[in-house]
Amino acid sequence: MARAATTADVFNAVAEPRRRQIVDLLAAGEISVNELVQLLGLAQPQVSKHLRVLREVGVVDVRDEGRQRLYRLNGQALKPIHDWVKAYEHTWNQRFDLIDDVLAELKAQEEDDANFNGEGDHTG
Amino acid sequence: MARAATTADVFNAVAEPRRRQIVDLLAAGEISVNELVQLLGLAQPQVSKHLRVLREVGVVDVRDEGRQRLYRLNGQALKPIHDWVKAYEHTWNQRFDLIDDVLAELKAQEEDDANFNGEGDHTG
DNA sequence: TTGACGCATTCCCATATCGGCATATGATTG
DNA sequence: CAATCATATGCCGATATGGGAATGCGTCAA
Repeated sequence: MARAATTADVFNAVAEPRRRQIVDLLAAGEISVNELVQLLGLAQPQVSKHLRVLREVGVVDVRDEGRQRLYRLNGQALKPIHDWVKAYEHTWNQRFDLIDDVLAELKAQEEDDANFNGEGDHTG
Repeated sequence: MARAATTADVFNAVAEPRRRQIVDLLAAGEISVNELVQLLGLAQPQVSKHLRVLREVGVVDVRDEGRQRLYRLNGQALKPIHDWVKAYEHTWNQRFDLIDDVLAELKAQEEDDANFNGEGDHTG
């Protein structure tokens, strides 16, 4: 068996840098193929091919406008990627450590409250 | 030119479902190759190959323990993926719509201020 | 030392890629 | 209708893939 098709899922579709670039460009709004060709500096057929891949996985939608085709981003299709990496965000994001601290402090306060309703510890 | 190597970057490395599965399994802690073979139900050589790819892009680290090799996750290597998709989180997360509203409101206020400050030209 | 174990590497093969190029399709204009 | 513009598709070649099977190699046990 060979490598999975680029259209197999969003992960494969977006593994290609050019396609991520297209997504980034479409973030600004609807763009025609020709405009993308200009912006990317690629040949028109390659752009159309990349767009086809993105279409097949639902990352972009098309709309016919005369003889142009306006592509637009459908960010929702990227959600599976975000859902997956989000689980590993804590490994580089210090904020999660702070959340841990806050939670620990809250828990300690609860225990204090349970024992004695007195002065609150506010040290860091 | 063919498709970019799986070791070209994290995006390509993680496009393979098996490798994401390995990452998910390693989230629990260090695991030996044999354990991964059991958990994945794959042949040992394929697992070693997948691990090699993940190693080359820095997603996993290895440690020798006798005749075993213990793999561990290095979540930081996944950050580029998160950084990229994060920009599109607002398309499915309602919370960001609220932020959008606030930003739009702020922008409207700024424009009001600009007009008030004496921008003579009035387009529209 | 011999053998068994744990893992990595190598070879083979069917497959799908991406880019270049030519061409087909569809809409607009003359 | 013919010509042109905007886009999509088809074919080509070079390349790397992922799984299967065999093998290499270091480590531990007898």
